[in-house]
Amino acid sequence: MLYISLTMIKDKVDLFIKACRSMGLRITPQRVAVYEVLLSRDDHPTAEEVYNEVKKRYPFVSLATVYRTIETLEQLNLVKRVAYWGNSVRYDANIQEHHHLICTKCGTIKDVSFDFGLNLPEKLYGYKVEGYSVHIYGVCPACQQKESLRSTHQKN
Amino acid sequence: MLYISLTMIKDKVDLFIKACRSMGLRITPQRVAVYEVLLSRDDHPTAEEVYNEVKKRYPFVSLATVYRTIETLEQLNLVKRVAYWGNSVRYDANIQEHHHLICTKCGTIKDVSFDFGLNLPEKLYGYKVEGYSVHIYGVCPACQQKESLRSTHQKN
DNA sequence: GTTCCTGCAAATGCTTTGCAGGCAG
DNA sequence: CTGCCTGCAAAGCATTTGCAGGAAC
Repeated sequence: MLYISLTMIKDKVDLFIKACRSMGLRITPQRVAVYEVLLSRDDHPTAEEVYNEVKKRYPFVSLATVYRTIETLEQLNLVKRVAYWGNSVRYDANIQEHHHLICTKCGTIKDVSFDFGLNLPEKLYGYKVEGYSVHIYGVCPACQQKESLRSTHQKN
Repeated sequence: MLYISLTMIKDKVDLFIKACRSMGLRITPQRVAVYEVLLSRDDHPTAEEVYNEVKKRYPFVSLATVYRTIETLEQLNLVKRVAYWGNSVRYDANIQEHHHLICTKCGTIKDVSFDFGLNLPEKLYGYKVEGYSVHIYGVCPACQQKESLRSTHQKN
């Protein structure tokens, strides 16, 4: 499921291309494909997941290129690393400040764009504050349903 | 710096020992030492950092034991894996609801016990809300110093 | 044509696992 | 004593890096 329209993806890709030009970076099909995959998903894929998606269009792409492209995108501030629980780093092309709704049963993460209006100081315990993200823990609709079924049937 | 008193650490270790007994787990000096190190720190050490600390008292301890002990502590719900930023998983023996100050350069995580007083609805996008944690991103004092040094010397 | 980027493969770093001996109970 | 736990070493993954050829400009 796309969380932004194809037109918006195209616009963002155009901005990426402009950013590359202005930085003297080359615009390669692999770079565009990696960014498009990241833009088209709101489920915070791992590098490997992006790789599998890109491979559908460019079967000879290498995982190393995906990692290198993501690093470039991070430096251009077009992609952010998402703090996460698990073994792999996850990435997010949604650059606007937003928050995460995490299911404590199945681990699914959903974006929340609500503004909590937190007033953070510029400095906190000596840290130079850059931004924040609220992680809300809860049970997703699917898991709630599973729970109620389970209690009805006395299973597990 | 200790964020809880020695008495509190002792109490928590006693609870851990009781939990081990009730589960049929053996109480070994290594296990106690790993838990004590985790209790005594609020900076969410990596397994390696715990290992280095434990090694001061038990020079022959192995990193594998530290990993296995942390896994045991997680299963006993005495230690939590925290959302991480860098390359290693970080652990936390503070089980109460609290927030995190994360360095985007080196991944260090500091506890913030400040109450942000967010009023979350009971339901959000169909999720049954249970709690939240604020992740504040920034640059820690050590990394700020490194950054200013680098710009002074025009390196990289 | 020049330089940067890519694919491949090897290296690195973090974490897990198999095994034989040792210690807690 | 018995069997779980430990230390060691090797294996298993995720990610990074070196290098030679190829593509972008």
